[in-house]
Amino acid sequence: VTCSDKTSSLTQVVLPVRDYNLAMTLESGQVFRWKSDGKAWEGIVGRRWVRLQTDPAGLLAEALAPVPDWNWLTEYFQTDADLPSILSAFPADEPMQRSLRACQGLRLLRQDPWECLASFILSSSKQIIQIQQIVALLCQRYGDPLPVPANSPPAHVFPPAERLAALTEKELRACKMGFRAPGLLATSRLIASGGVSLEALRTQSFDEARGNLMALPGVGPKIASCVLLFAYGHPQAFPVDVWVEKALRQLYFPGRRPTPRRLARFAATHFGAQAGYAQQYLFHFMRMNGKLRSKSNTDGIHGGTNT
DNA sequence: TGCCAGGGCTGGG
DNA sequence: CCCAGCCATGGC
Repeated sequence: VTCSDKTSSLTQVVLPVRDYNLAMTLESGQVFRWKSDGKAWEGIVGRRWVRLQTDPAGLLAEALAPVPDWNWLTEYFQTDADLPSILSAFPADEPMQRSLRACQGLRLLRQDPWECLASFILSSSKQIIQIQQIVALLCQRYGDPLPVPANSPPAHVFPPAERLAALTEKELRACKMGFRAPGLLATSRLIASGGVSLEALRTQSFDEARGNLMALPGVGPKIASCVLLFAYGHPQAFPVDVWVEKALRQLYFPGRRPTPRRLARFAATHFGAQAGYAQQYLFHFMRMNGKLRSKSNTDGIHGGTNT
């Protein structure tokens, strides 16, 4: 049941920030629920509907009144992060600088741990567009409806672990998630039963939290790294998927055959204190380039920015 | 029409 | 440590 309360009005705020590219940020595969109408972006943060667009002074945000404070939004969008300082920690090599130029204004969000974890369990060996579809289906079927402004499409919370834990594997598979269903179900039940606390991970060290995440069914090194980076804010987390591996091989070891061991050691040592941030720039740069190449078939990764 | 996708798990060299 | 095969589903 969507909220039809005619008295709930929109309230606005400007979050002051520079160099914030919403499209870069929300389309870079760190989050799967935001939609754009070409001008503004609509999404759900926690249990609130919110709409944002860029403004000369920063990000113009709208939500349904009353909004006692906007801390939940500045936390999610990390508008207080010092981007120039973060970027200055990137290595000065050529591939990194090229990624920087291609992805100006790309930021890392600070997401809810459960939504992030569950989404990335669903991400394995899936294209981003398909992850978006699966997550949308899951929320539409099993997430509580939320109040939205008039003329906005219905919105739902991301279903909490307790809700998913009560489902059957068959019901999850009906959301098109295929072989990922048992992992999501088992992890939901571990968390719903209190056997694992995602809140407790907030105060744990990187290694400790990483170990606890990887103990969950369906969570290996890559997905654990994503959650550590996107939800817990560990800047050293360095997720390596097929795109980042391609980036490392093509951009840093052209014509050579680095072993997985060698690649892992390089990734762990080369990118510095903000390795995770750097990884997101590489990832998005590679994907943009892949799309470009399939569209125009003229501008490969070596074209365009040089000369 | 096949190839491949923000992988994890298992079993074999 | 390394590798292959398997697991659904569907975009391009």
